[in-house]
Amino acid sequence: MSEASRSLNFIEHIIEDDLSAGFPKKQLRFRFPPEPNGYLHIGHASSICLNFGLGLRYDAPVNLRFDDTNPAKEESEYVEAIKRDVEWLGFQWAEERYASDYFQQLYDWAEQLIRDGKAYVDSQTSEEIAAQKGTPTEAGTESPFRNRSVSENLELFRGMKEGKFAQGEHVLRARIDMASPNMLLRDPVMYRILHRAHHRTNTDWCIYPLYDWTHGESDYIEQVSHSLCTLEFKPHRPLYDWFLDCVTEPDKLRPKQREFARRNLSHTVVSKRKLLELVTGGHVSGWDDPRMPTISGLRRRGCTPEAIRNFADTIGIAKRENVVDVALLDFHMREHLNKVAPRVMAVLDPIKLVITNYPEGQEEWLETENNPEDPEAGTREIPFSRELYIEQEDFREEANRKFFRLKLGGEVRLKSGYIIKAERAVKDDKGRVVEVHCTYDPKSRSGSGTEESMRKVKGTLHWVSASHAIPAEVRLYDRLFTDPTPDQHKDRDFMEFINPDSLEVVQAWLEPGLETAQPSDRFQFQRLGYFCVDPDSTPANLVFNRTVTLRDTWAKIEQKEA
RNA sequence: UGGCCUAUGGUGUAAUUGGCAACACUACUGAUUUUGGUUCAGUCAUUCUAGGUUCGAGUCCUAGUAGGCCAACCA
Repeated sequence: MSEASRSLNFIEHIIEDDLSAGFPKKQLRFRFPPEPNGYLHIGHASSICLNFGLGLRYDAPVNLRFDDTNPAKEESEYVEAIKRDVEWLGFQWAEERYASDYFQQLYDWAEQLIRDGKAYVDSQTSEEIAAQKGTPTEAGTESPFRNRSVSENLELFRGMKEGKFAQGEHVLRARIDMASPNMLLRDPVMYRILHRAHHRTNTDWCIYPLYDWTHGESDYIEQVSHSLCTLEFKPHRPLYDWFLDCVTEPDKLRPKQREFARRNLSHTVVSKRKLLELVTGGHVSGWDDPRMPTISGLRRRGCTPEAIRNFADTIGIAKRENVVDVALLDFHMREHLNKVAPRVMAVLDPIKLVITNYPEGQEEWLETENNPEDPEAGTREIPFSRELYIEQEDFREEANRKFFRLKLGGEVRLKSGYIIKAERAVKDDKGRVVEVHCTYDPKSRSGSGTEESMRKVKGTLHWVSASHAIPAEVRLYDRLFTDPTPDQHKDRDFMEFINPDSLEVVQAWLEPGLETAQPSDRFQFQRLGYFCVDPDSTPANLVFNRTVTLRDTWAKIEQKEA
């Protein structure tokens, strides 16, 4: 149990403190509260891992609760997408709940607040109400309707509910303090009239509660012990508590809200508006484009749930501003994929290699390991023949000592095959190398046990047999933005930093066994990176997405020399 | 002329509550390697600043500085 030795984050400290102060462990309960108005992204993943992780740690239930109080924005399509994403991440919620389940209870409580003189119907326009709100440094002014009688308020509020008024004609407001330094306490709106069908309650209601009035009360109804949200809700906490004071009974658990800093990822954006702009502007193919930081995008790219959970775990949770380097996410993808992804050979940018002393028409099947990290993964056979493809960049006519690959007169090992020596570069009219002719040492076959097969040569190349290889479309993805914090520049729009080379599509040659690869299958293309079969893929037209490259020490050496 | 929050290597998070600043990533060295992958070993900090309390301060006190959040009938 390495888990036990892990240091606690500040939320866990709070819970431990509550526990040692006598809070019964059995009453611990958490919730993940998305609004079903968009797709989940990597930032949500952190919150999901936090809440569900706490559930696992304390053996406590975690509800999935949709905060669906705004019928203008929410759709059941998003509910389904969110559920799929949470499940894919590997978490199970105790109960699926909706804030809309509580509309009647919320309404009844609202009438109670009116009777207690804690809420009133305001009949001003939203502009008037906004104008009276004041500013952070100036107190607001009270509404002329603030002192309506209980019976008048009740009658009006019931009228609102019964649909007697047009949208915007009245709102229900909490009666708190128009001079509070906390602007959220300046008589916040609790209900607005919205003549709109709701994805669950349809037209049952034409008044809808707002977030502040709904959230804490929903936590209370569900008896959530610790309601965790992001830092921008910190100023809402006094209101959360004020509303709770209005309804809580002494024998029931009173939820507490605590806030943590949302996680920011470098080289991307996560705001819904900006993500939407990328989609509608055609910069990506959709919400699940593999370059998107959405859960669905990461999934399509080939990222594993384990990688995301480990990532969330290592970045932890705290209260300060942060930008987590996307390199850490890459690390976790590689770390997990290294253990589970079968190795295969694929050539993305081919050049033909002809072994002049290998008999024409001959072929043989070479045994190769599926995953050196996993002995259980076994072996498979791959075809070898006179004409092969290797990567263009693995051959140079001449190169210095640091180039461990194929150069004229130099030797190299073909992975799981033979040692070859480059003899001649065949060029076209323009002087471009179109073929490399080489000779092989027939006694050097990998695993044959001969002295020649044991010889150490510095370089090992991946390859495919030209006549056996199958074609595939391979989509090479890079980060979407060239700047680490594209949306944190004061005078520059984040779109200025979009990476024009974030997608390159190539036609590659794969070892024939990949013919049967199915969407979402993941592989390591040896020496290149991890790749995942795209949902667009068909047996007749294979499509792979590059999830992440392998670490590339050679690229760094080259870069330094340039 | 406001309120609230936050400051620890390049990045993210720790620090047994006042006792040798730790872990991971990145970067850089080197070893191993039939993937320039993996693995292994190593290197990288005046804890925002200035004072103060103390035998001892990342932690406590005072004063600054910097950054973030708050004026939807959004969540």
